Amino acid sequence: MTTTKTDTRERILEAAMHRIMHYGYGKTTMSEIARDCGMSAGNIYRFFASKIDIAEAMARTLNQAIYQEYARIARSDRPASARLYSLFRYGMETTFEKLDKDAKILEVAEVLAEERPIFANEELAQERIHLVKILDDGVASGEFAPMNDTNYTAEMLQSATMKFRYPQLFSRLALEKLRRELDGTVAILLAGLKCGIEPISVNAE
Amino acid sequence: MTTTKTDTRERILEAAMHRIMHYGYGKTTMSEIARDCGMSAGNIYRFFASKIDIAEAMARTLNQAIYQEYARIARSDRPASARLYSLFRYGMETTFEKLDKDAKILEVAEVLAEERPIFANEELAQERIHLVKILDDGVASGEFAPMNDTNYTAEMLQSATMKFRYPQLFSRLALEKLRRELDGTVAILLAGLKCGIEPISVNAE
DNA sequence: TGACTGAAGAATTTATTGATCATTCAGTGA
DNA sequence: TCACTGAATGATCAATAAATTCTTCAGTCA
Repeated sequence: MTTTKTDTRERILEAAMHRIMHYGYGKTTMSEIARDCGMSAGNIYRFFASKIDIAEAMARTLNQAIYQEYARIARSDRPASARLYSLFRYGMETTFEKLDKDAKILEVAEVLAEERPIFANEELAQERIHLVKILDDGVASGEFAPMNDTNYTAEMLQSATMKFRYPQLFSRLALEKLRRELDGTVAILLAGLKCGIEPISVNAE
Repeated sequence: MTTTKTDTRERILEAAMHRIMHYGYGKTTMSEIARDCGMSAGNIYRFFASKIDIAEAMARTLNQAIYQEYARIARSDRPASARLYSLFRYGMETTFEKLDKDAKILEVAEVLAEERPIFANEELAQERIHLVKILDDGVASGEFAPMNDTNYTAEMLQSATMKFRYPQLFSRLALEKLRRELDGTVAILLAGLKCGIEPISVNAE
């Protein structure tokens, strides 16, 4: 036999992605996906534990391209600051476009955020790998001031750019305005990285 | 006659706030508020254009105390960086507590965010007044590097601290984690302000 | 005249029911 | 044994009607 278990899983995922992108997550039923694959709905559960797991797998697939581009940016030989900016910029632009082009993907993002809150953390962790590389490079080359823990700094950069990560989920700004704000925000962050961060030491009062 | 139109409006608002804080926005009806004031529901409309306007007035009232504290912090004679941090920290802590203590206020915040998106902008503009004062002071005293437009910079600071503004709306982090992230984020921003921000000049590629 | 009422209409919410759907699993056939 | 089916089940959703609630306004009272 030539079709393996992984093949079948792929076929199901592909059929599901087609349907979900066309009709949306809510309007796509398990038996429809099964019918497209010439199998029964019950059989899907031998490959995916639940419907939301299919959505998660779908998001993972779509993210692959983004992560590859992140890696490309992080590996480039431009200055660390330019790479950092490019990474945030690229992330914002692509997710904005994607969510803007078809509302179906926005729906998947919303369902996932609601039912799989941990998934967003994984995405952040993935992005952070590349941020850390850029920060390490920047420190090594003297472009950034030395810092204790680049992973911690990367986390803070992610906090500060939260607004631009799922643009349509957190605000209703147009892409123009978002670009302006991202530029201004990253400018401050880069300045901070260049001349060295002192920990807060304020008795809040 | 001793009761003026403003008095009546106050009475309505007070009655509404009592009910809303106890039963929530959705479970509070106009006729209940009216009954508490010894008047008919219709009469409320001579003082508030709609139910959501009452919620807005309520939020405005609750914000007064926060704005006063913002002003106090901005006016204090501590270093600008300490004031900046205190302002963000205070804002996060109080809204977190408020939303955490009773879910009724969270409901009001959600309804308002949905039906009066402009209101959030007003809140930001109000906060920005104090941020601008702190930035101006900091530049004047040499603590911060000179900058073109303190109002623009204040906007960018607000973008970067978005995550901490309505903690429960944007994330599900515990106060502990939020504090840690706020501290780290503000540390970078302050470093950037101190040594001067260069505008982004990167062909994104 | 100006503050207010209360009935009426429009809009929204809630309750209820029927249908659909996700998920499970005993059983089939190769 | 293994891939799969299809009926059963409980959960969720859609549709409809009933009830409640928001909002308006002609008219009352002081």
